[in-house]
Amino acid sequence: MTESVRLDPVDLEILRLLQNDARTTYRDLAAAVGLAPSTCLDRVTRLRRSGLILGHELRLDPAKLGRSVEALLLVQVRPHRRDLIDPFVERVRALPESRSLFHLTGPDDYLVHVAVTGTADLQRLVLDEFTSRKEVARVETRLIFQHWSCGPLLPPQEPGPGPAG
Amino acid sequence: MTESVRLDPVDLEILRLLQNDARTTYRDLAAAVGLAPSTCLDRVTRLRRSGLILGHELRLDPAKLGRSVEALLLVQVRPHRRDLIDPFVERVRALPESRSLFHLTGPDDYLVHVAVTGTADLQRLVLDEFTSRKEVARVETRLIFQHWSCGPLLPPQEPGPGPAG
DNA sequence: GATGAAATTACGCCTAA
DNA sequence: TTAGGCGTAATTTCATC
Repeated sequence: MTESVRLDPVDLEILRLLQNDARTTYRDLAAAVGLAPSTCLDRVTRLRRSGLILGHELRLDPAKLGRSVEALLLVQVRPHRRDLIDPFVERVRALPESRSLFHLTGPDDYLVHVAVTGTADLQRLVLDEFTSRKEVARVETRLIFQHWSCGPLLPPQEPGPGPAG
Repeated sequence: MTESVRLDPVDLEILRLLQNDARTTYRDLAAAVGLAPSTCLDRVTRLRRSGLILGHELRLDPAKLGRSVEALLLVQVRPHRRDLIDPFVERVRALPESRSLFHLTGPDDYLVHVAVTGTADLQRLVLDEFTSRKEVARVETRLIFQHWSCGPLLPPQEPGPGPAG
């Protein structure tokens, strides 16, 4: 399940292109990597079957949906036991404001990325959905000024395994 | 640019379906919402032109790429001036370990989501790419136990605008 | 690679408000 | 008059051989 997938330079280039635009056609992939479209399809199908490609997702602009304020909530859930945290996780995931949820080490147990209509809506969310719960010991709210995605995710740079076999 | 887009119930259902699987065909969308495939194409094209749909992205499993440890880094950049933070942002975005970057309010200026091969790699990243920089005043590292995506992003529930015009 | 099947896309017409 | 929906046909993409 956590096994690494073997990838050659062509696979890496395909992954790079698809991370840049997941709708790149096999025809365009083929032109870029110098193979036939059908071969590119085979490659992508293999990457999909291997579990490396988990799926395709739509990237939306929350502001265009009327959710122009985004924030991160750092949440302590105490006591930190399964019978409390499992329902907490499911409740948070089901909130229409939630975008993403992390379970973390450190003083804060969870980090929740939320998108709301404004600061009043954020206050309501924090008070009514978090601090009002008795298992929520503390919430720290941080507004998001800006959010960037980063370059494509690729395997770590091999430092060169050396010539000996 | 930050204007909200007008959406009817059919648009919302299409957005919901596409967020569930961005590769849903127009034929399947059409069957689900009770319209013709060409009409669904028109709808999606409109959503795309409006800027609400920003793009399609590939969701990968970092562990399958050999990056089986993920962490969040809370970073203070001081002094917090454009001539220091702009290059910082670009450098962080270009790191092969970076997945996502936030500029925040609060005691920590930035939050960086990274994927590394292991804890040794994480230590190297923190020491060589962050704390070694003189503009980086502090880094706090939190391991990610688990990461969930949440339900589809939709407009806020209208509380009902009332019957009066 | 090639080929049939399927999906995508653009366009013109039609209906209803 | 205009916005939205439909159907069709040309093109492109998919999946199997």
